Amino acid sequence: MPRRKSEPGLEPNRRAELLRAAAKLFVDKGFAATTTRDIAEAVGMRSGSPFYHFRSKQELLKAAMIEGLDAGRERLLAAIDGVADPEQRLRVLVRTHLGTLLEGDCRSPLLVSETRALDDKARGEIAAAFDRYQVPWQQALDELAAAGKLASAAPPVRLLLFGMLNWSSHWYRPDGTLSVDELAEAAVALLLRQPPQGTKR
Amino acid sequence: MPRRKSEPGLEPNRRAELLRAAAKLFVDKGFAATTTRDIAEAVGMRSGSPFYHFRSKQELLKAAMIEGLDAGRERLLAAIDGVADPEQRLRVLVRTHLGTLLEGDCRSPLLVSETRALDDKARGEIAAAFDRYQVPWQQALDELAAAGKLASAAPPVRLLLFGMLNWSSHWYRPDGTLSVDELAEAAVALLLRQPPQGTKR
DNA sequence: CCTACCGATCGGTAGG
DNA sequence: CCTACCGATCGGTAGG
Repeated sequence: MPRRKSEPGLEPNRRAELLRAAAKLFVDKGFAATTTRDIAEAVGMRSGSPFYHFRSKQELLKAAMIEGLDAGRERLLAAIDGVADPEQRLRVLVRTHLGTLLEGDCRSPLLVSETRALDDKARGEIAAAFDRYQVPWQQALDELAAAGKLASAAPPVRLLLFGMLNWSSHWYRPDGTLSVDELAEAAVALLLRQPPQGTKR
Repeated sequence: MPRRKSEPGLEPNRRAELLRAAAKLFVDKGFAATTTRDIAEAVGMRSGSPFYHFRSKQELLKAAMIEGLDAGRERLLAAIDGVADPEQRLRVLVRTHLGTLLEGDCRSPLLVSETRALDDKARGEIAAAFDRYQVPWQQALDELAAAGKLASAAPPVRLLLFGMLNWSSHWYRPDGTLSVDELAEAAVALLLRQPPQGTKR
């Protein structure tokens, strides 16, 4: 529980701190159940101060989602850089995505359901960020289909895949017997027609 | 917008009406963003009256979840009654589940994420209802694995399957080009090793 | 970014 | 199940 004072707006990462704290609280408690006071307290501010950085609680959610998604996208792109084999690339995408979801601080993809609190304009901007996030996925799926390793690469396949992965946040327990690596492998094995070499080694 | 008066507690389905309205609102707006006044208004009561039927807003959520899950389970059991072939049975389970999720009034499985608002005891009771719901699924998966139509029937497979299905509520649009039947078929095709005859007919 | 504050809303209750 | 209501909380703002 940090509790420091600082000069007006001269610390450029207080905004980022607010976003990180907000994202975490929104994921854990939900948007409506999180108060702006919770967020302020998490970064050692007074109740009114978040509104110096963001116009409204909704703005905070919107920014947390978009910047979180774009950060996740950077992580994806860095991870698949130079990975030519589409099967291996998919594996890396899945593992990286699960890392963001289950191990990260800032599990933004999980906030989709909270966008119902936003207006159409904000929802549109978030949808655009999601589209950006999905590009490398669709590309890998298309290549896999072209190589005959996937029966179809139609959009529902990508969405069903995201469903498998994202829903795991509801049941996955880090202290259980299933590692994130194994979970990633299980998801990939379900997707690909012929079970990859690493299924059960 | 119903608006009737009635005698104290003598209409036995007012409780059920409250539950149905609550479930719908909780799914659409989330637990925290739904007020007990919203729920009261949806069934034509005054703001204080839901508390004649339920001790608290949390009780309402708990009851809506458990009774909704058990109703969904009845629907599942009725649908697979007499279906001996496990592949066909899985198909029926998937289609029925998607019906509950995407076409029903009372899409209780979607409320999992809202259980964070409840205490451990209530969460335990809901987890038990979920376990009951999953029994016929695990049974079908086991039979499919035994018949060699599924690489594995370990628990993650069932959970990944539920993920595919449940997450669809975030993106599926009834007015789009994809019918619920097609979505069900796509999910089953992803799961089973050899694409079933009906993939693209 | 803090202090001090407002107006609105909300879950819940007493008493009938 | 309604009326009338309370105490607490919350998003947001003025003014510095």
